[in-house]
Amino acid sequence: MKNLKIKAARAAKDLSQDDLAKICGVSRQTINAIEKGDYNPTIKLCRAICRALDKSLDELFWEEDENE
Amino acid sequence: MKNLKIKAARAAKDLSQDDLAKICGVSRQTINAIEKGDYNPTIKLCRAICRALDKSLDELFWEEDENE
DNA sequence: ACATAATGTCAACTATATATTACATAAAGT
DNA sequence: ACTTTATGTAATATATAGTTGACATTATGT
Repeated sequence: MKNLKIKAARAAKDLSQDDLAKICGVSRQTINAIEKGDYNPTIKLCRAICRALDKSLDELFWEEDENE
Repeated sequence: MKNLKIKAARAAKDLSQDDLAKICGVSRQTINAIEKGDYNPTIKLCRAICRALDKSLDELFWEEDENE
């Protein structure tokens, strides 16, 4: 499922996918894939994204239903 | 760095590493390695651990300082 | 002392997160 | 219309998360 929470938080900081990628030290494609929702980042990268966007893990990465 | 928070939450539920591993659908060695602290699980596994232990991502997996 | 359960750890394997390069399209500015 | 920036999406390659099997050690129980 798409992660719109990241997209929104990124928009709130006026950062492009590429900006966020550079701050987190990963490639733009990785950020794109995470927002697109078809994968499963490591906790370390999740923390980096949270720090960059001033959000908590629960705010950006919790999901009530693990499937679909 | 060691993750004592998981160890404590697991103890509070009286679960062995093996019990937790089975609930989360991973191997005992994976749980052991995460508690030992020398690696970087995926967010999906983190959520599974949180559900099993009734804790939030922030409670079990946030870290103030990413290094050491 | 013995048995059993829980943990630590290693080696070899498989699955998948992430990188790199590249190209196509969409949005926004001029 | 043109240019630039942002995004979507492949293909191939590499690093590392997670598995499996095995053995040693440390509790805990009797």
